Amino acid sequence: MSLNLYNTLTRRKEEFTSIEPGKVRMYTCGPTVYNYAHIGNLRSYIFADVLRRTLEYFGYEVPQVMNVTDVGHLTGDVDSGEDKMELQAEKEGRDIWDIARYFEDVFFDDIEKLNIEPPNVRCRATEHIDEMIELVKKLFARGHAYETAQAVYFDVTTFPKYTELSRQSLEDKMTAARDEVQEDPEKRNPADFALWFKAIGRFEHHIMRWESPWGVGFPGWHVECSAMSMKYLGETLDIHTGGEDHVWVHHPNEIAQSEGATGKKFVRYWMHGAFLVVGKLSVDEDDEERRMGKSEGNFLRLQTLIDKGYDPLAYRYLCFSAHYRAKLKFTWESMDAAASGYESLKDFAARAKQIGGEEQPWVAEHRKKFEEAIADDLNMPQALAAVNELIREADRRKEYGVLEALYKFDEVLGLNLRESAEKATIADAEIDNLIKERENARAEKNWQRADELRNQLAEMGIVLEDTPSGTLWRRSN
RNA sequence: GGCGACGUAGCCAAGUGGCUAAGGCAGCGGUCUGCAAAAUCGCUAUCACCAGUUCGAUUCUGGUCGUCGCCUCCA
Repeated sequence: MSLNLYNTLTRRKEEFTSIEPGKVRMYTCGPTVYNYAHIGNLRSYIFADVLRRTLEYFGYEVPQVMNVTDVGHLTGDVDSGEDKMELQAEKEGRDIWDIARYFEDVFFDDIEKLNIEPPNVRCRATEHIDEMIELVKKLFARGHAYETAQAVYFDVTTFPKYTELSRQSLEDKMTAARDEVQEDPEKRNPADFALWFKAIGRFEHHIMRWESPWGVGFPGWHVECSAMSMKYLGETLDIHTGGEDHVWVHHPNEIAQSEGATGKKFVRYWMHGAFLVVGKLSVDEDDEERRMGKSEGNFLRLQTLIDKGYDPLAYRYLCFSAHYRAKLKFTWESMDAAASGYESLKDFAARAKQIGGEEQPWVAEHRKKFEEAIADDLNMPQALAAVNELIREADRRKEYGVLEALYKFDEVLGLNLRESAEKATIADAEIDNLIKERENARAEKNWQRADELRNQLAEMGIVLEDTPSGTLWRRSN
C-alpha cells in the first residue's frame, strides 16, 4: 500500500518516498517556552505524532528532532524592544532561564500525558548559538546576508524561490508592509528578516546575549530551526511539520536560510496542521468561533481539561474526529462526546480481552479500511470509523478475536488500549470470590444478596455486566 | 485593504459527479435484562442560498450571505 501525504509545497497529495530506504528524517517545529502550551498548540503535536506513528506502522524508522525555542522572541509590537520571556520573567519576578526551563518541562509533561512519542532529539536554541553563527557566516559567504548598524538580515531578493512555499507574492507582502514603520532604515527590503540582532539601541538591555562576529547580541527568530535540523538530520530532511501559521513566514525563512547556505533542497515534504478553533464555550457569551490564542481569553490548557475530569487521551481522541488539515471546532459538547467515545472504546477492549477468541476472516476487511485511511494522508476520522465498525461487528457477531487488530491500530492511535484493557482485567482472588458468591446468590434468586455484592464490588471500582454466558467485570479506572 | 480557507443532522465531523451522504456523541422508540449496565434493531440531513455546466451536482464554475484564518511573535 502506498502512503500518500499532502505536501504544502506542491499543494497536493503525493506518494511518500524517503531519501534513505526505511528511514524518515523528520523535524517538528517545537514550542516557544515562554508560556504554557494550550490545547490548540497540542493539537499540532498530536498530528505530528500520528504522522510519525503512521510511518512507523508502515515500517519506517523515524528519527525525529524537535526544537525548543528558549531564546526570547519579540513581543507583538516590534518597536517595543521587549521580549516575551523577559516580560513574563519580570511579571513573575523570576530569572528568565528558569522560566524557560519551567515551561519546557511542563510542555514535555503534557506531551507525555497525551502519549506523544518523545522526539529522538530535543534541542534548545540557546545551546546551538555556535551553529547558528556558522550558518549566518555561510549566508554572508554566499551573498545572502548583509549587516546594518542594528542587525544582520537575509536579503530575500537574493533567493528567487522565497515565495515558493507561501505562494504569496513579494510585491503583495511589500505593499502590505508599506504602511508599517520600518524600524531599521538600512533594511533593504521589507520582507528581509533578521539573522542576528545586535544588543544595542532598543535591545541594549536584552538579557540573553552572546558574542558573535557582528557584535554581542542574539540570533534571529528563524535561524535555530535551520541550524539545528541540519545539524541532527543532514542538509535535506524528508519531512518538516508545523502549524499552518508557519506557511507564510517562519518556514519560507527557514527554506531561504537553509537552501541559501547549502545550495541543496532543504525539505522534501512540508506538512502543516490546521488550527483548533474555539466555538461557543458558554451560552451567554457571544464568543463566536475563533482560534485559541494566548491573548484571546479562551486559553485552555491540558491541565484545564484534567481539572475538569477529562482523561488527556480523550482530548487525543477528540483530535481524531477531524482531519489534521481541517480546523477543528472545540466545544465542551464535542469534548464530552470524545470522552464518551473513548470510554466505550476502552470498555470494548476490556470486554474483548475477557472473552477472547480466534480472529475471524471478517476482521481483514476492517484492517484494510483502517490502513487505507491512515495511508490516505492520515485520515483519522476514517480510521476511527473503521475501528468503530470493527467493534460493532464484533459485538453483533459475538466474536471477540479482534484484540490483535485493535492493538495494532493502537500503534497509530496511541490510546493505550492494551494497557487499559489489561489494567481493567487484572485478576484478584477477592474479586473472583465475590463475583462467584454473587453468581451463586443469583442462581438462588437471592436478589438482595446479589445487589449487596454488586454494591460492594462497585465500591471497589468493579463494574459488572451480566450476560447470558456469565458475568463480565472490569475495573472502572 | 490584500491573500486564503470553510459553511454537511442537536453537537463534533468524513466523504462522493450518479447505488442506502461514513463514524462518534446526544435524543426518541423497540429487543434483551431479576436489578443495573452493556449490546443490538429502528428513527432523526431538501449537504448555507441563487444561478450555470452536465443526461445527472452536496461534489465542478460563477455570484450572494455567513464564519474563520493569515498578512505581526504565535501550533
